[in-house]
Amino acid sequence: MSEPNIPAVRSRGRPRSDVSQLAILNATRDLLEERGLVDLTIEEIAQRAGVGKATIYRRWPSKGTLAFEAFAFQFLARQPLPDTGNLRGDLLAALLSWIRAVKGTVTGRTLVGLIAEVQRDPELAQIWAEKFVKPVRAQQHLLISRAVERGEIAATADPDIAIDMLFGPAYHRLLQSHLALSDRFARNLVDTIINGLAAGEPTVR
Amino acid sequence: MSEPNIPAVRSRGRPRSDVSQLAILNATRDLLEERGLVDLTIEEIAQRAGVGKATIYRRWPSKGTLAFEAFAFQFLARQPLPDTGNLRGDLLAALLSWIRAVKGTVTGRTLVGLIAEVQRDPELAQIWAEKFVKPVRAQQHLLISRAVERGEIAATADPDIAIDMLFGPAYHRLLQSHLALSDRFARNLVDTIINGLAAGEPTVR
Amino acid sequence: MSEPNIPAVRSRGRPRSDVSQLAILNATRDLLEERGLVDLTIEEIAQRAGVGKATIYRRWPSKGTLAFEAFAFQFLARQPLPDTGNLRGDLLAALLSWIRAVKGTVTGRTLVGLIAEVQRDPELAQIWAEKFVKPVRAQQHLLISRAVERGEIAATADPDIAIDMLFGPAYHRLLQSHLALSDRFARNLVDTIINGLAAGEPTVR
Amino acid sequence: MSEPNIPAVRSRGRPRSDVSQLAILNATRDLLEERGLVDLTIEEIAQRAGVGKATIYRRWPSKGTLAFEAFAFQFLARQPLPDTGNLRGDLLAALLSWIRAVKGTVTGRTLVGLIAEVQRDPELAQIWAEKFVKPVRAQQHLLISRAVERGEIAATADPDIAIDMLFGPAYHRLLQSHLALSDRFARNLVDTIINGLAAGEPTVR
DNA sequence: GCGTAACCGAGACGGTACGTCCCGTCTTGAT
DNA sequence: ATCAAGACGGGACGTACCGTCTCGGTTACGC
Repeated sequence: MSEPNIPAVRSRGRPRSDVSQLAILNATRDLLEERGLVDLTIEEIAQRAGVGKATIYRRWPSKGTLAFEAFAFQFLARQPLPDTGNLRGDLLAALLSWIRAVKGTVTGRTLVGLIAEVQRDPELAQIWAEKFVKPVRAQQHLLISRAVERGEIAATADPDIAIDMLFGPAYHRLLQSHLALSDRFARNLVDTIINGLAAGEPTVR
Repeated sequence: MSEPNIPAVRSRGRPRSDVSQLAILNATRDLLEERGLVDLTIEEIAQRAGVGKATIYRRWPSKGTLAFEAFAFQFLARQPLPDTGNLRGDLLAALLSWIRAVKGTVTGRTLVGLIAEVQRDPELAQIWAEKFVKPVRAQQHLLISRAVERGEIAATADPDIAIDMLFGPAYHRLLQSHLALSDRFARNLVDTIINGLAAGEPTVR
Repeated sequence: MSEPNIPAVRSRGRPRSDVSQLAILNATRDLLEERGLVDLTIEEIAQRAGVGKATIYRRWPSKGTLAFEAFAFQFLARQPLPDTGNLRGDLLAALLSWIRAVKGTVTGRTLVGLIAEVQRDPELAQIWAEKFVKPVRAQQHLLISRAVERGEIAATADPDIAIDMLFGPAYHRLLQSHLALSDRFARNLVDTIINGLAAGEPTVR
Repeated sequence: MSEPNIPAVRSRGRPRSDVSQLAILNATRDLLEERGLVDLTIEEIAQRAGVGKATIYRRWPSKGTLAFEAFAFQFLARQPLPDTGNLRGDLLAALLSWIRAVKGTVTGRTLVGLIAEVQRDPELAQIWAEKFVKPVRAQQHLLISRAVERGEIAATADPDIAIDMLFGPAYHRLLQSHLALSDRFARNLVDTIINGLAAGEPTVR
């Protein structure tokens, strides 16, 4: 978000301070935990970080984009690409990792808050798409393509549908809170995704 | 939300004005269209409706609950309970109705905004659960139970999983905007829900 | 400045609070003494008065106009209209009162600050002209017209010149600080105003 | 103020750029005209002059001192020492020169602004006393002492009072704007200074 | 038909955070 | 050592809304 991969042309003037950058991100991380995204204020972050407000605004256009950067690393780090050798195991492992990361955690509340914030902050929406959705999705595609290679899924199946069927219901429960994100839910969901709802041939069940 | 079904004891004092009630809801509806839920302010609604702010606060505890009331009727009215005689048809009809109601519409943008708002407004969260999730979900349960009666779904199947598999991916795409809510998506999703991902033949289940 | 002489039409809505009004003026008076006009901030006045900033801005367009109101009363109260029976006595008494009020006092420093502020604040400039210059000047005119009636000054003399010759040099020394506002200066000035610079005898003109 | 008359020891390192010096003064002069002293900011001067802010602070301690330097030359150049051969002519010429320089001019507005600024900027106050009040006053003293030599004024008269009686009223009108700085005012003032207010018996003057 | 209680529009209230502006200083690489 | 550039910590600005309170006035019931 803020670090270009290539040092670029080394712009003129005093360079931005890494110390401030870090202090801001740490203060944000702490306050996110203490107050949640909703009650986060730029003013308090600045004060906590010992930094002028302008220094924050110089780097992040909104509190959403700042919170995202403080959130993204620790979330993404907890989403390993599982490799259990079969589709069911992979999907279940991925889903359970996600549930572990978000259920009843600060990370989870922040994730929900950020999804809410994405709806109102176009700058954040762009970063969200680029730095969150895209990499996460790329990883999820691997799960599906490996299953296709193993012949567990027909090559004609739409991988996007498959991914959305796994995480869509999970996000749905996280956001609507209508039902629990239990392990039972995870197993049940994965099985139904693979086998479908349709009552099997031995209809006599 | 605000009017009790039973007139109750008919309290003393000047009764609340229906004219104001309507003016507020109309102003809210208009401003929702002009600005979106995010930039909606009670102050502007009051001004537009020619009403004191207190008159609004007397009836709704927050802008979310007010916006919900302005939103709920027109959304729910567009979600008929389909009855096509088979599971696939019912699911597809329900999903397509939902997509028609939300894709590229003010209603859709308001729905997204309300889901965001639910995360930060406890009063709204309660109303949301009671007046939106519960009735909608009850209707969706009918779809599944009818399919069970018809023998299209095993009686042991979890209807909540089934419903979440249908609408979870749809809400996911609405909120994350990563992929389009196309008719093709709807058909593909319904088929996969019913038949599962698993490759072709009645694999060794 | 803020109180209309006639209660007018009694405008609608909650009336402005006299308690707040007074608290603001008192806080301003205190801070004027502690910090001086230059380092006066609306923010601190609001905090000291236990009042929102908007409540101040609703009443006074700038810190200058507010400071003026806090200053004017106590200054004007100290500028009595002297009546010693002769021009010399009257002018001297008026000048000495002025010097007593401003020399080495908070009032004096505030007066200087306000004259400075008048140069940069058009709203204040208007109030200054109306509520300060005009009444003070009207009083000073009386001094001169009484002397004319007594035959001490020719009826053709310009009273404005006379007043400016008395207070102009005084303000000049207050603002430029080049020389002291001593009693000796006052006596000397008054004498020279009355008798002129021209050397003694009806010189050979 | 900034250039020492003697080059001194020719200090080490890169010498200060004359080009920058001039660019800063020119930018200041222009912005003084465009915005007035009040709304002058160091930031904008630096940008306009194509110069770093530090380069300005290295030379002038405040915007007042900088503005003074941009102002002083063109003001002082317009204040010649008149020599008409008599007191009345000299005083009138000096006063009219002053009025010409300040009435309705950028120089006048800057003069007023600087007097205001002097009240809040101690560094400027010192420079103001040394580089403005002192030389101007020395020149004005000449006017009076020549009149004393000519016998037009008693040797015992206080020359400072005389000077203040001439310019005090003028500055007063410039700062308070209560009456015009007309030629009529100038003549009337000078006459009254010389002859006094008192209705003389030898009315035959 | 009078009192009283709850409502009404208007708008001021104390408060909080906003995002901007400018201050005067500091830190770069380049003269 | 100074230059242009521009980031730094700081602090006040004036604004926007929040949700509450206080006016004078309006209904409509219960006495």
